[in-house]
Amino acid sequence: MSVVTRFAPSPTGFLHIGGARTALFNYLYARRHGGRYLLRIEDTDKQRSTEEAIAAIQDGLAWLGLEGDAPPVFQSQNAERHAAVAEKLLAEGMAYRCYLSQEDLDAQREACRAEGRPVRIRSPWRDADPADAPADVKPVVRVKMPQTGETTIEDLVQGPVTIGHDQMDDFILLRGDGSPTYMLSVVVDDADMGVTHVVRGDDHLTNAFRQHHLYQACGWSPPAFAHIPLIHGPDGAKLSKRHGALGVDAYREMGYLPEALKNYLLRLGWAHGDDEVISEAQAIEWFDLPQVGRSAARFDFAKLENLNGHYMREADDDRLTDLTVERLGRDLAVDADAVRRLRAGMAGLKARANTLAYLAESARFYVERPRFPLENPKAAKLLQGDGAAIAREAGEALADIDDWSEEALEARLRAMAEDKGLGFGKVAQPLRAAITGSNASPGIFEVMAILGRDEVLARLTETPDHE
RNA sequence: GACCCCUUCGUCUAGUGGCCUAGGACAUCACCCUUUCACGGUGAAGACACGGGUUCGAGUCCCGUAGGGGUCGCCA
Repeated sequence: MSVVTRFAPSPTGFLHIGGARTALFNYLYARRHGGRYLLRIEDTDKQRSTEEAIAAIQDGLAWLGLEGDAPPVFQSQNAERHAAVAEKLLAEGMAYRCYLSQEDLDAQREACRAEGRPVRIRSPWRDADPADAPADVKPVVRVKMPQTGETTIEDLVQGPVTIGHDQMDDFILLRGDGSPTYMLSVVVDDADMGVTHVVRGDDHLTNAFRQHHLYQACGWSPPAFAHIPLIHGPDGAKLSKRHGALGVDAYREMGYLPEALKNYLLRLGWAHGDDEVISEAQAIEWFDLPQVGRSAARFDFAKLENLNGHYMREADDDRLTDLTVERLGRDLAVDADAVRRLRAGMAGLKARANTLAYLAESARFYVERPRFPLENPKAAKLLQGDGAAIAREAGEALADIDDWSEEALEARLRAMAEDKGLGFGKVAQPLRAAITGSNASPGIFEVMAILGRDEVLARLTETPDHE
């Protein structure tokens, strides 16, 4: 039997980081086994589902390269099919109409809590004569769950998990208005889509028991389940808006590369020996569910950033240049010459950047001149005292140089430092501040060579004193 | 509260009874490299939650305790 997995988000917000990891694991598992990875939008809650959320989720998945192998299934479009299954269960006596009122339900739940019993609804309509049904109440349809014994699920990640049937109640299949609930819809859709492995967050673990029974009631064989631990914030609590519970679009905006985010997410809760940097091809070859850890992992931006730096250094210069131009272009005019400088300096730039955001800012001086007085305090300090004067002096010393190459520039500047009895750093640093507006940049000769004689001389000779 | 799950350095983890004097990575600190910042290199500090068993031998198996998480909707 060929493996079929699916990622089934409900479109009530952005694609969050936990969802992205769930999608990744589903994708990897399917690829690993030569199966199919599908996407289903669980939009049965019409109140909370939005078009924007659907678009955000699809954008996020596209960015990560985790789009499904087929066009997404929209769950709401299968409502009739879901209801038909419920009707069939009703006809077969596997389900029943329940006329309990909201007040009855509340009272039962309250009584359960008060007595320290598990909160379970026991409907008298399970065994009552339908003829006694009140005419003015729209009934819900509940499935008949077994009331004695227990069920064990062999979860691929969690291992065997057993729950007594006294812990489960007859959950709702069809609402009072006849619409199917999530519990019914997932089972029917998964069965119809031929899903063989349900890989999802472990907040669904208890649902698995309900769904497992529903499969059996329908006469279908249940899929294998794999409930992966949730991602927690730095404080160990469930990821919320306060932590990194951001949409993947936010990570994209912060300047992370999709391959870095995927590698990071993969290593969160899963490992292959001591390997840290894992290509997608290796991930597909190595990934397996039983090796996924059972405990929640905390999200660590520092490690993500380090990994991102690694991928940045490996990334193609043209790609990085495009990404940089896109960011800088938001508030700067980047002409063709500037793009050429950016491309020429990219190797030196990317070696020092851990995020695209930092890369773009550190590349700014290739597009526009620094604005004086410098805002960067460390850079400003380099131009205090005789710093600015040294920069201007260097401008003069370089004016008549014939060969504007890194080698010639270096020779001339080193000679100048020696003449003045200064360490080279004393000359190079003010120059760096004057030319780039920063105290940190790629090699200063490389920068000067790329910027060109006229531009460098202009920046140097126009450097104002700093207090 | 009930039920289920989890627990190795600050963080992510390796570890499937002897190869563990518990390994790697990020972060931290020191040194080296060096025109800056990064990269890189070397080194330091840093963990088996606790208590009982089982066993010749336990981070690895069992039980308990503590702590953490998840679920208990006509949401998904």
